[in-house]
Amino acid sequence: MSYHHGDLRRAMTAAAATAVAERGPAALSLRELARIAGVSHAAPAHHFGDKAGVLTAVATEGYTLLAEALQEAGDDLLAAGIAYVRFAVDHPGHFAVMFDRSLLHADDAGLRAAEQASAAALAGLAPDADASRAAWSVAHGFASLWLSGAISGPDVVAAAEPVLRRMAPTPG
Amino acid sequence: MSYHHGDLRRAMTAAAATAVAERGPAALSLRELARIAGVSHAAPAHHFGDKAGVLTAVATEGYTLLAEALQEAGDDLLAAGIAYVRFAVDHPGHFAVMFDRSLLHADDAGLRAAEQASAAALAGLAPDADASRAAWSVAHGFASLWLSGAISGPDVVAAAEPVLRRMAPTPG
DNA sequence: CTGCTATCTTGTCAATGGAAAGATGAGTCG
DNA sequence: CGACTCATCTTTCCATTGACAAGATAGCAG
Repeated sequence: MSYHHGDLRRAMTAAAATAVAERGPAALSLRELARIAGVSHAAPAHHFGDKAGVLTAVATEGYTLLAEALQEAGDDLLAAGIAYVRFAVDHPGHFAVMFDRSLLHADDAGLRAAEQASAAALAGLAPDADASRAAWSVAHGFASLWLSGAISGPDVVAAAEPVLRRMAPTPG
Repeated sequence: MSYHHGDLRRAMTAAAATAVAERGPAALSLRELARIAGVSHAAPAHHFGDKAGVLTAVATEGYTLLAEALQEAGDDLLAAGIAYVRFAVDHPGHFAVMFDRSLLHADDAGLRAAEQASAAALAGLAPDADASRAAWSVAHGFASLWLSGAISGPDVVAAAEPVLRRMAPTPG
């Protein structure tokens, strides 16, 4: 291990996402992340500024991943909803941080851009604003409740589909 | 101010809910709460054990308040949904903590009881399990997105109603 | 070879959560 | 009244943390 890590930024965001997924954002320790990455406790500050900076990077990555997932799902509202839920379950660390403004630098330029990218991916799927908000709300609510354990079952998608379908009644 | 505060437990949960609402659960400091209450920094430990204990008490109070709000809303699914959203907006500190298991003592007896009380208030409103989950998901999702700033507007209820109605199409 | 700059380290500080041990006072029972 | 008991609160202490300041290192351009 040389003096320079080489890819510290990426390693830190990955480790942070994992740690948040496992023990929540509150238990995240910058020093622990540094230990995992094998660098000194002050190294993260150079790349991220402070703790909120690390989580902002994670959230930004999350919004980008979400936008990609939504685009891959295509124009179908139900498919988009399932993609949304699947993203949340597959990336719980990112998801936990993305919608908690108190943890982030909410005015970060990169974050805002990534937010708008996924917002754009969401818009246009529904006929009007209310329908769009409704679809977003069901998917987001189901994902949140599933992650918190309030709703549980053997398979996420199987549980989510009938719920999402009720909001976006597509044939088939 | 005597040696005994007299109502420390209630004062602490109230102060904690306010602090969480203002700056998020991560920024909550037990010592700050103690200062606000005018007691030593170790006093809270006696009543709540640790930080998670304080937040567990807040969450328990939240579930109780939610159950009451839902019961007052009656049998109408739309009214219940609006009551749910209104609760979240009126008690953001409680709401922020209730569904984040990583902050709580999830196996606390009082918490579980309060959870089930509000779950019971939710059940029975919808014809089947999927409808119930769907209603819960929209209300929860909308409330979360509104609190995070992802959805905004001049009036919460006015914004929530058309969204909730799409899920629970009641006449009138 | 000589700077230049991003990257990382070491040293330090106040604040925090939590544990241990002791002080206080309210109520109970003789 | 007086002693006992117990919940409540304080004082003291420690390891950990986030953040800052100043210095060390290395890759890279000239």
